[in-house]
Amino acid sequence: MKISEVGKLQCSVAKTLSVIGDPWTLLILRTAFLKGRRFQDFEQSLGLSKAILSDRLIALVNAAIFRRERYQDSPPRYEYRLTQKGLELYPVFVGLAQWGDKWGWEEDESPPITIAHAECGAVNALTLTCGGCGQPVKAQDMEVRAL
Amino acid sequence: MKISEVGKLQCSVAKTLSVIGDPWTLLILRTAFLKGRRFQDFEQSLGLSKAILSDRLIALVNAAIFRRERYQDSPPRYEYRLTQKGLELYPVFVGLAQWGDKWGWEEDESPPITIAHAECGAVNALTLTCGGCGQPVKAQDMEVRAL
DNA sequence: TCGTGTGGGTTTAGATTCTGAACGGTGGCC
DNA sequence: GGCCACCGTTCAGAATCTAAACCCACACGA
Repeated sequence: MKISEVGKLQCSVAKTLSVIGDPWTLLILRTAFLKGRRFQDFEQSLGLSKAILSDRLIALVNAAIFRRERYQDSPPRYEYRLTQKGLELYPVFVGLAQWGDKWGWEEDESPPITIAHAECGAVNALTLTCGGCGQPVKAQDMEVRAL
Repeated sequence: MKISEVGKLQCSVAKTLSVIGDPWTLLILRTAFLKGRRFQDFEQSLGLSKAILSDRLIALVNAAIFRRERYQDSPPRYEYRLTQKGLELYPVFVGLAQWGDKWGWEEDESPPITIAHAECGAVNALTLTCGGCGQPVKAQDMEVRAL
């Protein structure tokens, strides 16, 4: 099977990855969650080639994860903004960021991102919890009931 | 910049993706969280080529996300099990699965995975919450304080 | 009016990676 | 001895990625 065909698998994770599984796509979304909106924002923060960036932005717009919005008329210029569908990828972004915070850095480095809850001010305090009982959850606490 | 060099970016998300950002790697982890452990489990559930699978498993063992463990002596056979470091990718897996549940399926299909909390039995009820105030959190509620 | 800069791309060719199919190797079982 | 299971490796052709060059519309300044 080719990587471009994983969407055919009967699996929600595979469905998601068939849309945003490409590494550059994931990094573009990272920049979007960090408030990047314009072609140049993505290009500069990631250092990827324009051809790839262009290609991925089009794909993300087609997937309705980004909305292409005009921000100036002459010359016409557009920016790429997350739609509701795109914003709902936030937990994935948080998951990637937190794991990187913990495991991605050498001894002498320190992670640069801080994410604060606007409402209460808590910093880097996001956890995955069970909506049933309110307890924080780890992989070992969960049972999977289908493949 | 090449995709293989994204680990150099000063960003936790990029650090994570430099280790597990490849789409097949992410799918291999999916199978691992769904209790897949052996070469064949991964090969059959994903349909990827043996060459890629072999390559990615080695990389994941080198990254200490999998541990290669002997489960039979003759002939010697090994299985790949998530380490603590690997298990802590669970929130990423949940994020991908939940987004796919919501956005990945056509009208006439229905998502197959159910994840239950062993302790209280709640099904597919995982949410990202703020450890400070205990409220569920969306992208719009959060402020980023560095790039 | 000309030269320069900005933002957002497209094109191209060479390097890299993926893919599927074939092959290998150890050992069990009949 | 012959066949199968499991876990890989090797290879050549196909598909992608990458960097650099180019393009275009418009603004601005001299």
